[in-house]
Formats: sequence, structure tokens, C-alpha cells
Amino acid sequence: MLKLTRKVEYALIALRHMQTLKPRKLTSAKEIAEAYGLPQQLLAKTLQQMARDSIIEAVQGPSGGYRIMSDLDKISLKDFFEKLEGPLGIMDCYFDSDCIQLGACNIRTPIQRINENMREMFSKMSLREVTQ
Amino acid sequence: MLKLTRKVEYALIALRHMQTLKPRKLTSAKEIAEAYGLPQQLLAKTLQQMARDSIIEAVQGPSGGYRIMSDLDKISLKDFFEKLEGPLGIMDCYFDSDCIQLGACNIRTPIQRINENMREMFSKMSLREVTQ
DNA sequence: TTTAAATACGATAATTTTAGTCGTATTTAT
DNA sequence: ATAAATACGACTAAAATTATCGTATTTAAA
Ligand code: FES
Ligand code: FES
Repeated sequence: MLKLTRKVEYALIALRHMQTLKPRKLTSAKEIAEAYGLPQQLLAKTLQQMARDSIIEAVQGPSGGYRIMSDLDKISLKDFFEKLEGPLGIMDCYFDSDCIQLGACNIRTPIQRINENMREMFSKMSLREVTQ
Repeated sequence: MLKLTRKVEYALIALRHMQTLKPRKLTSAKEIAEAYGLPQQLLAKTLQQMARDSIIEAVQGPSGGYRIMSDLDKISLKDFFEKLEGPLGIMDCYFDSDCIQLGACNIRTPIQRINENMREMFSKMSLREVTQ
């Protein structure tokens, strides 16, 4: 309950690792996976996704790899989480989508209040705060 | 990711329902389950757990049921969540328990920082705020 | 120009967690 | 006595998460 996924965890580990390297130095999925004992393929996918989201940059070919691309100060944890895992909320109560009830859910409003608080909290934290 | 469990959801629905009743009026698991279309047995377990935790009171025998027992203003959402689901945190980083790494996890400190923020946030919200 | 090391990514398998059910015991008002 | 409720451990089912596989593409370097 209220747990992060591995994907996000691996992403954070990778970013934090990249920040220890000198700027524009590349590192590969293999390097990171071996250094921290992570499943390489899964980590690779996560890196690829971050590359699609322009958080990091990918360079192909041998001696290729990844490097940090954007300013981590400018990315909130909320945006980061949402890029990797979709909309952030304790529960999916947009429309009546996920809710068990058909129409009148008695906890909808309070749930949304909690959601707002969460989003606000993670909006206030930057990715750099976490990775530095 | 960062989702509530059904157990907690059912608990909130039940509490909110009880608050609409007049004080000390009993309501049964069956009543609530039918009113909101929830699985009765699972709801019952949740109610039983809340009873063990003294959030609500159980009365046995026919015409028995449950009623709110404690002052919901005095229970934080953090305590509520933790009673139902155990320690609250985006990730289990007490000791090295859950972490993939043996010793040196590079995101441990930042994760704990996030955990603290979450706990603080849910400490500031009372159960009544949600159920009223 | 061949090779090898890397990214890219869809499909699928394995695992874990969550959700729900079953069976049975106990309590107690009627 | 009966029936309606709570109580609870064991089990099953379903869903979500995590991990792997297979294959294609890119490109530096031999
Ligand atoms: S509408 Fe979100 S829990 Fe019911
Ligand atoms: S110690 Fe918590 S993620 Fe590593």
C-alpha cells in the first residue's frame, strides 16, 4: 500500500548514479545493473522510457549509453512519477472509472482531497532533491 | 503505484456510512455490503480488524453489528493506515530488510526523506476530515 | 566491411501481492 | 432451540508487478 514500483526505484538508483559521474559522461544499462545488482533488461527498459521522456539522453552503438539530459531541479517528483507510472493518486477516481460503485460513491470527495494533497506534496519536491 | 488497498477503501466507506447514522446506532456488515455493493466477507474482516483496533465497536448476536467507538478527530490518517496495513512508507527501508542491495543502497537516504514527508502529510489529516 | 556492444521494444513468463471465498466456531436476542 | 450476527484461519482466484526472451537496429572499432 502506497508503495513505489521497482521501475521507479531503478530509475532513481540510475539517476543518482549518473549524477556521481562527470557531466556528459555516458554509462550503460549493463554498468549500472552490475554495480547495483539490478536486472539489466528491466533497468534498460526503464532507462529507455526516461530517454523517451527526455529526462536522460540515449546514445546508441558500442560505447553508447545514457547520460542526464535535463535539469533535475526543474522536474518535480510528481512529474517524474507520472511520466513513469501515469497519473498520481491514491485511487483512480476520475469520472467513475475505477470506482466499485456505479453512481454515488460516498468517499469520492474525500479521496480526491487526499489525492490533491499527495500531488501537491510531490509537486513541491524536485527530482534533484532525491538524487543528489 | 501509491495506491490504497481495497481494505482501506472499504473501511473508509463503512466509517463514512456509520457517520451518517445517529450516534450509537448499530449497522451490520451485511447492511453496508448491500448498500454499497461490497463483498460482505471481506468487508466483515475489515470491520473486525477495526474493532480489534478500537476504532469501532462490535456487538455480537442477532441485531448486533458495529458502531463508531472512538473520536475520529483524534485519529490521524497515518495511524489509521498503519493500523490497517502496517508501517507507512513509499518503500520498506527500515534496516536493510526489503532493499535489493546488501549494504550500500544509493537511494536510501532520499527514500527515507520521502517517507518522512508522506508520514508527516498523513499525520496532519484526521480520519474525520475524510469521513465527514 | 565485418564484428561486437550497445540501445529499442513487443511479447510472454514467472512471481508476488491483493482480493475474495469457504468453513466453522462463537455469541446472543428472540 | 433457532437464527442472525460477529470472529477468524485456511484456502482459492485474480490481478498486478516483476522479470525474461527474442529480435531488430544502431554504430564504433577492428
Ligand atoms: S469514486 Fe473513487 S473510491 Fe469511489
Ligand atoms: S535501502 Fe531502501 S531502496 Fe535501498
